Amino acid sequence: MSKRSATPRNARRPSVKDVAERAQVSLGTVSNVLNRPDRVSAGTRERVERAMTELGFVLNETARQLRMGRSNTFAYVMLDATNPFFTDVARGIELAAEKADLSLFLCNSDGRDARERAHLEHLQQQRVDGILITPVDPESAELERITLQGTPVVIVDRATTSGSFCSVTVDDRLGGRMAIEHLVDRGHTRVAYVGGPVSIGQVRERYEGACDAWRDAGHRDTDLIHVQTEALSVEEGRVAGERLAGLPKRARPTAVFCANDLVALGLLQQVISTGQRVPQDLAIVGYDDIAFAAGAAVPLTSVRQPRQALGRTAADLLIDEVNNPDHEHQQVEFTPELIARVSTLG
Amino acid sequence: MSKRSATPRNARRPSVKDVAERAQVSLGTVSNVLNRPDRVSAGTRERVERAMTELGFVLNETARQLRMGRSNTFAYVMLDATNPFFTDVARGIELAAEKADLSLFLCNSDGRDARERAHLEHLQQQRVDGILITPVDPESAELERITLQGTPVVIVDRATTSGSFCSVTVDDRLGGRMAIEHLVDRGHTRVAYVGGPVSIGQVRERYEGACDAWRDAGHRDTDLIHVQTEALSVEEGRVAGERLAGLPKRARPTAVFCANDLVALGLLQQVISTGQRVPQDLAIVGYDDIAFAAGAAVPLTSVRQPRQALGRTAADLLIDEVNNPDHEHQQVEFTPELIARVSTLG
DNA sequence: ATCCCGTTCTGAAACCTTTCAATGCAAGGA
DNA sequence: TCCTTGCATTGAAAGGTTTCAGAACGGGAT
Repeated sequence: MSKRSATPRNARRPSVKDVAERAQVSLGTVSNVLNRPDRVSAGTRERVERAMTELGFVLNETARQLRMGRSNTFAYVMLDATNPFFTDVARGIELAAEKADLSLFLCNSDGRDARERAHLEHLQQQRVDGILITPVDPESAELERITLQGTPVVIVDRATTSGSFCSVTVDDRLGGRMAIEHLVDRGHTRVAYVGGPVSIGQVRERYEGACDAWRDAGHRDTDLIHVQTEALSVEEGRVAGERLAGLPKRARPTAVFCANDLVALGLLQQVISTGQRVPQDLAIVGYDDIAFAAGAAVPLTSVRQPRQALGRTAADLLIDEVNNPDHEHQQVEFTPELIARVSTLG
Repeated sequence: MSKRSATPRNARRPSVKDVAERAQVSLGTVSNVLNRPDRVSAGTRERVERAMTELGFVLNETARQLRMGRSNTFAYVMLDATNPFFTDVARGIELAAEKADLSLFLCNSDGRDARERAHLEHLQQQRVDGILITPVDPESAELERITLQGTPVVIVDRATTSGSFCSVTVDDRLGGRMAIEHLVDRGHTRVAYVGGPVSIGQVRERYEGACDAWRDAGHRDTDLIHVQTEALSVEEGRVAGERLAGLPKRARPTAVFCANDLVALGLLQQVISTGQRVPQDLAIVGYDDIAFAAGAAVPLTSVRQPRQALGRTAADLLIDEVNNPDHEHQQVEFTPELIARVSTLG
């Protein structure tokens, strides 16, 4: 640990006024140099620019926004910044925003309602031009209120019954169906669904799709074991693994469909650590096909979602909503794809 | 795809002035209700608050900032938002910021210089109170300029020779040494270091630490094979694996130390896919100990860094720099820890 | 009745930028 | 010489908030 002196805090920052003074021109001219350089003669422009660098002028964006009423900034409120699925979605948004010359702020609600509310409040006060969000609760009145108050919102990866937003989703019900159909095809007859809490729309939808396929295969709904988790995390996957191991042998499933890859990876670790073989003793299907699924202890079969496209599309919808006066809200739905790997193929 | 009508864009948003008018009080009183409610009589306060909700008043933070000259907002410019190491660091920062009642914006430079510059420029213009950053190039004059112009900067996970910032690092040289010492202890005599580009400080430091340990073990520097990668990603890890496989059998290393876990995981996948056994045919050590390291095809030995503590400490330093008039810059260095798993233990 | 004090409320100034109507100026045409 | 035209520049107003010196008011003490 070494110590040094602190950054200067005293000096007021130079404003356009200071620049104008130094360059011997008026405020308006400085502003013109900044925003319409073509309207300024070469000589004065050069003089003004010199003054700017000499003073170390940094435009005060908050003042500009105040005057202009828009910020050219979007924000994406992520549900869980440590889940690679969402960072990939964020990347899609980022690229679209960059192309449109917009700044993007990422916020992390960390799955907590209170944190999400705080972020939304702050973003609205910051007057961002629009908000993309994967909400904790898509039906929250909060979101509706925000659009009513004039900040457009696009829902990412969540369905919503409200007509106040654009939304971009993947057909989770279909994804759930694909996972179970795959397991049924492989001959499994004792199958579990691992995921929770059911307050998460995805968890419900994937479960329903799973049930659909399960019934279509001639089974009874109630035969599909549902192991609830507290969250969709690696840790919860491990816990679920222990729960399964606790079942009497003949009630134990031969295959498991997990609500996402984090849960599947946790489950996989727990299962392997107890000496069971995957898929011989237990087949596992995950969801999302994050980059680490293919590199897992046993490469994971997973339902892939078009993550970047999801983000890009959401951003494009928001851009349209902001710029296009006769924008109409759209609900875009993508289709998932099953990627079969060793964890079910053996 | 269904369509609906757009969000209202026309209506000007209500300002304190509108609230004042409606509540039959002056501007100042509304401001007092907002900022010093105790100085306002219960009756008027209630009246003003009612007016606010009736009008759907949302405070204009940009105007407030303009007036106050501070924003109560930090930003963290991440080097790679898809690398779990950085999202964990971000989480540490987030928690510290939340505790101090500060908003945090995350930006992703994606390892690109241009994107980083754009973000920094924008943040500075936004007048954030401080910037945390894992820079593409810690020696960049850009960073120095920003502090000179009055925005404090804290460097996260990168060393810097400049005395203008606080910084928080982990002893990478020691980490590199630990990795190689571990491999030497396990009896390996043909070892490779995989990582690049060398323009990344980490890549260099870990390599140097590795060389130190290698020499101490009685080997010649030049015997430590250095396989360069273009980036620290899973994909580049795979490529490196192919390169190694291309070596003549007797020149091939029996153990590899990778500059981070993403590279190690990519390498691991490639190696396994060609039918080699880990660690019998090739032992692998990673770096960072991200959550997915333990759950890899072969659980990965890795050098763990205190990720959240890194972020938390960085945020605390920045908070001190912003609030404490006689703040002094500090360089905090954490110590890494080797976590041995199957990928080297067999 | 007068004075003083504390509480509550007021309104103008300041923060920094953009915009726009108006001004100044030089060159070209009549 | 006088007008016109077009370009370069100016300066005040506006945008929404906070601050602060001071006004208004009510009540208690004298």
